[in-house]
Amino acid sequence: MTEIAGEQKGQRRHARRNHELLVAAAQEVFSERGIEASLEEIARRAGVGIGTLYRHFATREALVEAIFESRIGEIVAVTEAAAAEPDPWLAFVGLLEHTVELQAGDRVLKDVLMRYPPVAGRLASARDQMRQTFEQVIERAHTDGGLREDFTFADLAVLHWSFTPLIDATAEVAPNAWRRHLHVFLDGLRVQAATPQTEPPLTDEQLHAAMQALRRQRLGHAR
Amino acid sequence: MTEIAGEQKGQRRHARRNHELLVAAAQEVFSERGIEASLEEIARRAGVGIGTLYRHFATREALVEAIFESRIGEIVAVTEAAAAEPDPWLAFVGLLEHTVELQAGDRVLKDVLMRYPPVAGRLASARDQMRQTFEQVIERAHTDGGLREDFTFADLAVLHWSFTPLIDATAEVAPNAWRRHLHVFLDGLRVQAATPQTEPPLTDEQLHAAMQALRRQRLGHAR
DNA sequence: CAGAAACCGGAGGCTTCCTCCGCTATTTGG
DNA sequence: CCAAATAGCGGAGGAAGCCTCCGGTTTCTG
Repeated sequence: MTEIAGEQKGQRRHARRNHELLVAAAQEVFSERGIEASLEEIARRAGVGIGTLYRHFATREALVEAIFESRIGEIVAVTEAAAAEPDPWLAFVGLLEHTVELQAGDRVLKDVLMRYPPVAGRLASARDQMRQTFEQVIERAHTDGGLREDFTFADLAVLHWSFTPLIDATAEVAPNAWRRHLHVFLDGLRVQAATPQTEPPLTDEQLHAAMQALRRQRLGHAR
Repeated sequence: MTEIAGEQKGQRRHARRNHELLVAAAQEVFSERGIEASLEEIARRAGVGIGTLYRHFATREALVEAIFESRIGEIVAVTEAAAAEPDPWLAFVGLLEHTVELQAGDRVLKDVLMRYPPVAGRLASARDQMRQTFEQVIERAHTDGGLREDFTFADLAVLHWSFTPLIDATAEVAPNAWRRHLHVFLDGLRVQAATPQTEPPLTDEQLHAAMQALRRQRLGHAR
């Protein structure tokens, strides 16, 4: 709602404003109706025509990306805060808890994160930063925190995915149910508990492909 | 495709046939296009009009239920076979492995199971039978198999849900990735690994509500 | 102030959902 | 064996959403 100093030249001020109105409306409507809400309703809510929405965001994904972009700061902040914990194991646990908390506490953020494994170019730096944080925490927990050795970054991603249905199912009834699930998983992640794995972790390529498959699947499957 | 002795009186033979054609077509189309496939295509594939489909199955859910019904035998068979293993821990592990295998190996079955927590009346006996099997296996694993004490039937349901995104994401790339996830979880399920839980398991009511929420969410959210 | 560039908005073609109702096919009673 | 009755069929059509296209408007620029 606040005015922004025109960073863009030309007559784009009004367009910028519409862009923001649309992201705000999308955030609102997605939060009420879920990520599959009607784009026409978003346009309506933003007070612009459907054509305008489509010029600003060619696809629903682009809109999701914009929301992601508008909120990436929060996510990065949470991960860095967790990483600041001095005890390696507690840092690891805290990182998981806080990131899942983020997912569990905000429907839009959950859907956005689920659907937007940021592969894009512009947001690559934020993504890389997050990945680095994650990997540092894992590394520390490996060498000095009692985390089982075979746990990798890819496992972390997979773990995050696994909470989605649980969160969806219990959001209204037992909003902390995911903590129980996480607790058991964490018990399995300690070196003392580890038994030899046969299935290897996902490679980076596999992880990437899996993310794309997820994104394809969650809505918009066959276009 | 085979003829069936008319169990129903009246002129319903043709209708019965259409019913079966529709279930078969639905199975086929769902398997190709996913559970959200167009109902019109199913009708087309079955060689009937869309009106006929809707008379036989008032909603997409009804169709899913019919598929579930047509395949419940397999599921029960798998669970009972796993339960037959004499070693309590191995029975428990086997039960999990085989049921998740079932989900991972068949797209339709996965979607149907995910979306159809059988609350219905007609299928109640099959469901109860399965639940009994599950609970027996858990019970045995508790007393004599080294399963952590705080693990309940509801946890098992939750665990099953958690695999869905993982399976969806990796089906094409690393179809056994779920085994790795399960392995870690199992490591966390042994008494030796268990640390005190704070979050209680879902009660039966909560579980029931969670199932309903899941079903509502996965497609068809706001009607 | 006029021309041009940027931007807006919604009509319209397409798809899918689901309902409604006139029509056909199968039974059954006479 | 015929005809009325009844079960069942199928698709037209309204509603809603997706996305494209293009005439009209706004804001700049010279």
